[in-house]
Amino acid sequence: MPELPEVEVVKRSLENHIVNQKLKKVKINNNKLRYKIRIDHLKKIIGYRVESISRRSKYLLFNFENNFTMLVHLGMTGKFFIKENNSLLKKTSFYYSTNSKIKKHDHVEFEFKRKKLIYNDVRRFGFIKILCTKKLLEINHLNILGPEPLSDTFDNKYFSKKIKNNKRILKNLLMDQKFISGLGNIYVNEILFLSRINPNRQVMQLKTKEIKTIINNTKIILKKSIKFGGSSIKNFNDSDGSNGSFQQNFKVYSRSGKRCMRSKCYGLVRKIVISNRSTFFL
DNA sequence: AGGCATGTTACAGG
DNA sequence: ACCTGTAACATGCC
Repeated sequence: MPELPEVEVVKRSLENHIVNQKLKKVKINNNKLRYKIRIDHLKKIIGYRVESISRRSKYLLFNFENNFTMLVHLGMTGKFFIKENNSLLKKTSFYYSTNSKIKKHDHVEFEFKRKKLIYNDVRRFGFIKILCTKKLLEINHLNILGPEPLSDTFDNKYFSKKIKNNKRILKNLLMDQKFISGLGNIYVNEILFLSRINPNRQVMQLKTKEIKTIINNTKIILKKSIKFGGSSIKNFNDSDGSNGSFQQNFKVYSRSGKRCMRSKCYGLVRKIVISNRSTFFL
């Protein structure tokens, strides 16, 4: 599920459940993720409270009171579930549910006083690492990231400076986490369609007005998606959690061959491949 | 059966 | 050093 809006939604929903809660125990059912979870590192956070949860790009950071942080990337299919100990089941977002059955790809269970946090990951591209909070930003995953698209740093000045003498095409630039962090294939497609700019455009040749349009639309789409609870594109039939619904707002992603959704436009959406990723436009 | 999938990373080659 | 395409990772869906 996870591009920036989805990760932000997960972050907000998990905050309600586990901030200020003490982690009592961790059970690893299956340690085969992108990286193996280091048990010796895990021990550093057991017995301590989660002080806050933050997000950087598509990464989740669980900051513990003793200055250790659990860094999580959801990969393609990582999800969190909350299992309540009592019978009060709260409906929340689709990224976790209160369904209590242990499922096939439940890799890790974090036990808190009243609830369990379960990490489930079908394709195992996600990972969990424990790090010193102070050294966090220096590590390889985070130190290469470009600015947050919703921050003021991502502005016309930054964009213009970066594309000087740059021979790349627009879609690849926006997909590059070093340039701007948190966008993925779905949102880049949507942003460019809304902006009416061809993904194959050479970035060097973008006009100032077009750059402004891209930046504005990036912020608009990400904010709107967060408001809608993110996008859930493979139906996630997990009964009691509600789904994100931004996928109903997709204007171009996965619509190849279908009618353009702009009013008075009768063209058909085309699909091409750019750097191994499906790209939709017309 | 084969193609495709929201992500990241390593590698080879230009 | 930078960039690109390709493949790899693992599983499930159509």
